[in-house]
Order: sequence, then C-alpha cells, then structure tokens
Amino acid sequence: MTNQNGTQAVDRAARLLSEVVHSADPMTFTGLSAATGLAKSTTSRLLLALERNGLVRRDDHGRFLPGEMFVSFAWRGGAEAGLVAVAQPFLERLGKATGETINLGVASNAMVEQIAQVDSTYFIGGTNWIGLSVPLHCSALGKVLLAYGAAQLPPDKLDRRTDKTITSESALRAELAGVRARGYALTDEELEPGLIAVAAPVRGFDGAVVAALSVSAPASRMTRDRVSAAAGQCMAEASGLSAVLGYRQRATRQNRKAGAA
Amino acid sequence: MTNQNGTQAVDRAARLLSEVVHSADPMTFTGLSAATGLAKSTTSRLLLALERNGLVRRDDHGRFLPGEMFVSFAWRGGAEAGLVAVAQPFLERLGKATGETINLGVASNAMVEQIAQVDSTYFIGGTNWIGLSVPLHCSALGKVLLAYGAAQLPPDKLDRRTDKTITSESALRAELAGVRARGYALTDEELEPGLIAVAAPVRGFDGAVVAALSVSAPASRMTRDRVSAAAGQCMAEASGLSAVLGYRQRATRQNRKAGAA
DNA sequence: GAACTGGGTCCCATAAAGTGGAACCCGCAT
DNA sequence: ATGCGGGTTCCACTTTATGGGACCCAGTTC
Repeated sequence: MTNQNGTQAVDRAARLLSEVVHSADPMTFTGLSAATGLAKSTTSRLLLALERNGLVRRDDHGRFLPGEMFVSFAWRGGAEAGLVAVAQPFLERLGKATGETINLGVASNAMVEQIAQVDSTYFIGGTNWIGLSVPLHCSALGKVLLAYGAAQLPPDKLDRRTDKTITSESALRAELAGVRARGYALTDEELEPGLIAVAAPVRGFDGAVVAALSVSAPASRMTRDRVSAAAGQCMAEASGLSAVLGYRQRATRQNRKAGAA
Repeated sequence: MTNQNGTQAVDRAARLLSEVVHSADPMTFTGLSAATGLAKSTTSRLLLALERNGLVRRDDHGRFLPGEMFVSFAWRGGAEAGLVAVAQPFLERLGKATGETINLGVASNAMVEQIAQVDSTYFIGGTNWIGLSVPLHCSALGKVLLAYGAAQLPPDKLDRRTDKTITSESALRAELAGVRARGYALTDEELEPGLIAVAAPVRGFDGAVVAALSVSAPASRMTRDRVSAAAGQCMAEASGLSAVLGYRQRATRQNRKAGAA
C-alpha cells in the first residue's frame, strides 16, 4: 500500500476532499478522520490546508462542505461541459463488456443529441454519431428520455422511418409505459432497418433523468438473449453514472442482497 | 517563504488546482509550471497525483481541466447552495468598508429574496432580512434585477409603499434605464421612509445577472456624497463576486476559443 | 461552579516523503 | 535522421510531513 510516487500528503488530502464532496451531507472532523483512517493531527493539518486554499469550508457547526473552488466551478457552467468526461469511463466499460457501439444522449429541442460515443470493436456498425441528432420516438435513447419526462414530443406527426416505426401516439404511450416498467428501452429496426439498440436512463442528484445511455448493434449480432444481457449491462453502467452525478437510489426497488448501511 | 504549517505539498497542489479551475481555458503543463513557479518534476508529480484522484483530467491535447470531482459536485446542484458561502467574504468586506447593512438578493417569483446579509456596525438599522422578500420596483436590489432582466414585473399595479415610490410603469422604465446607465440602482425612501439603499448587479459566467448586492442605511447617515461612495464600493465588490462566478469583463480583446481540433 | 468529556489544534523529535537537477523518452517537425 | 519542446522518471539530498501526546475550549453533568 505504500505509495511509491512520493505524493502521500496530496493523496491523503485528496481522499479527505473526496469524502467531503461525495458525501451526501456535511462531514464532521471525526467522521473524516475515521473515514480516511488518518491521525487526528494529520487530518487537522490537511483540512486546514484545504480550507486555506478554498477547497473546503466549514459550516456554522464546524462541519465540512466543498469550498469556494467547487462552487465557483459549478457557477461557470462547468457541469454540462464535464458530463461527457465523467461519463467516458462508463461508456468504455460498457463498450468493452458488449463489444458494441455505445452512445450517451441528451434531449435537445425535441430530438436526441448524442454527446459521447465508444465505438464497436467490430468492423460493421461503426460510424461516428457524435453531434448527430435522432428522433425521439424511434430511438432507444429517445424512448428513455420520453419515458422519464426528460423530453417532450413535438406536436408534429410521428415520422415513419421504417415499417416497424411506431407512429401512433397511443402505441407510443404504451411503449413508454413498458420502458418505465422494464427500466430500459428497446428499438428494434424502428429507426433504421437492421439496427437494434437498448438504452437506460441516467439520473441526476434529484432523481430526474438527465441523459440516456445506449448500446447499438446490427440485428445480426443482437439476438433475443443478447438484448437482455446488453440491457442489463447498460442499466448497470447507467446507474453507476447516476451515482457519480449524486443520485442515490431508494431501497424500494429490487432489493440488493448486501445492504450497505 | 517557508510554510510554517507543514503542508507545502498540499498547498502547492492546491495552487495548481486553483489555476486549472479558475483559468478561463484549459491550462497546459508548461503554463501551470510557469504560473506556479514549480519545478517541472514537481509539477508533474503533483498533477499526476491530482489526476489520479479525480481532481483534474486531461483533454485530448494533454491540457488540464477540472476533474470528475468538480463535475460531480456541479451536477449535484451544489451551485445554489454555495452562492451564499462564496459571496460571504464580499459582503463582509463591503460591510466593513461602509459600516452599513449589506444584502445579497435574487429574484424569486416576482419578488426579491434576500439570501445573505451582513449587519450594520451601527445600532440603528440592524434587523435581519434574510429570507424576507421585498417588492421589485421599490427596492435597490429589485431595480437591479429588473434593469438587467433577471426578474420580470408581475402584471399587477405597482404597489405604493411611500409617497416617493415609483408607481408609474413608464417612470419605472426610465428609472431602470438610468440604472443600466449608472451601473447601480438607488432607492431613496421608496420602500420605507428613512431608508436609502444602493445595489449593483452580480453576473454569472455568461454575463447574465444572477443576483444583486446592496448597501442599506438610514437616510440620516446616507448623504448624497456617501451614496456615490457606497455605490462605488458596492459595484466593486459585486464585480469581484462576478469574477469568482466566472464572469470575465469584456473590453479586452478576447479571442473566442474554438472547439477542439 | 468544579469536574468531566469529546472535538479539535499545537508541539516536537523522528524519519519518511518530497524535492529538483539532470537524464531520458516520445512524438513531431524539419 | 536530426533536432526540439513538452513531459516523465531517477536518485541523492534534506526539507517537510508525521503522529503521539499535551493542550485548549465549549458544552454537560453532577
């Protein structure tokens, strides 16, 4: 465990900082000391240094909160710019797991804008879709955004892209209910013949869906059972990303076996 | 210059981090090394440590950007919560300089909500207004928010609070134009007899006015010339706060940053 | 109000961790 | 193939971080 890099103090300070920033509510001095396993004196010195530098501040009860530097960054609109970067590792993991093309999309005036991508490891299936917008009603990303209220359909008629495209409002409504029930969306040659994709919601700190994560593959590779496997992996990564964005799942869903206090 | 605290490494790392976060566009390695005056090797080691801990990341050109921890914080909605904290030092400086009551206000459904305050050093003038909402058209804070489009008047008639209150829409429009021209707003016994206040705009990173900063005093103390002195100090602190929120005054040649590539 | 308690900072001898100059590596331009 | 600037790694040197304990302060308890 000894750090051969020669940055013990900085690493420790960063760990403290991480505790402070990622914790749901303000950390106390002793809490931090315990969480990081650092000696009281060391904890004190490091926290003092962090405070001096605007990285943490203390509330009126002496508990620690993220400091001026974080707030300043947030106000500069760094959030949007950073989403892609934060998401990248999740996309990559998902890409590695499935071997298929991964996309992250957000709602942008009644379309889905793809803001990040990891390419398929296969030859077939690999164009770059970043910056491209696709319709809401026939893409997996779009269905997720619609299903969870992150996007609204324009009043126009639903565009028919293939003979499988859902073009009736009521059918779409039913489909979206299904998405919410399953927790993921599927588009099966509804956007383009031969293209199948699944997508799962990414939530922000308040539970609102802010983006969607998808796995796209040619129908030839995406068999029935692989769809559900991909969907599972997709949901897992999406919820990991949600966690980084501050979303804390409630325990009311499928109970996990290991109950983290 | 030796640090008496025993936190050299952390302080240096924090300085690097500060450069990265507060800089308008991505810093290069050499830029950081130069800006902080640290040896190349030290800079490298510290940046590596920061990167390892998610405090900075590198873009595709190897330049440094704020890392996952900052983005994560921003997505949790830490911004609003932190505004008060970030503003506090500015309010305090202004309070010390003027000796009067200082307030920070934001627009909140057609009123001004005071979200932070520093009390007058005098006995007279000192109630706590935090949480209190005041009308837009007859408070200095409100005039600023109106003048710069951070708030809109409700369709109702303008409430008459004193005999000096501006109650005609056209007179108010003229007043707001004056506010924009001077850069600060004045309310002279328009909200309450004997109460004079000046206020200046606080801008976010994109130049939009997000809040207003005011100095309030009894008319007995706030003579003509003291009004302009207070206004000057108020504008100075407001623009300091704006700077922390990422607002950069134009008027200097600023080359717009092109996207990557 | 004296004695206790628990959170937090300060002190100081010790040695571990950080430092920076120089060597080195890599990609790029020439 | 040669040079160059940005960046990382090495390593001997010593400055700087470490943590145990003293200490301090503000609440509680008796």
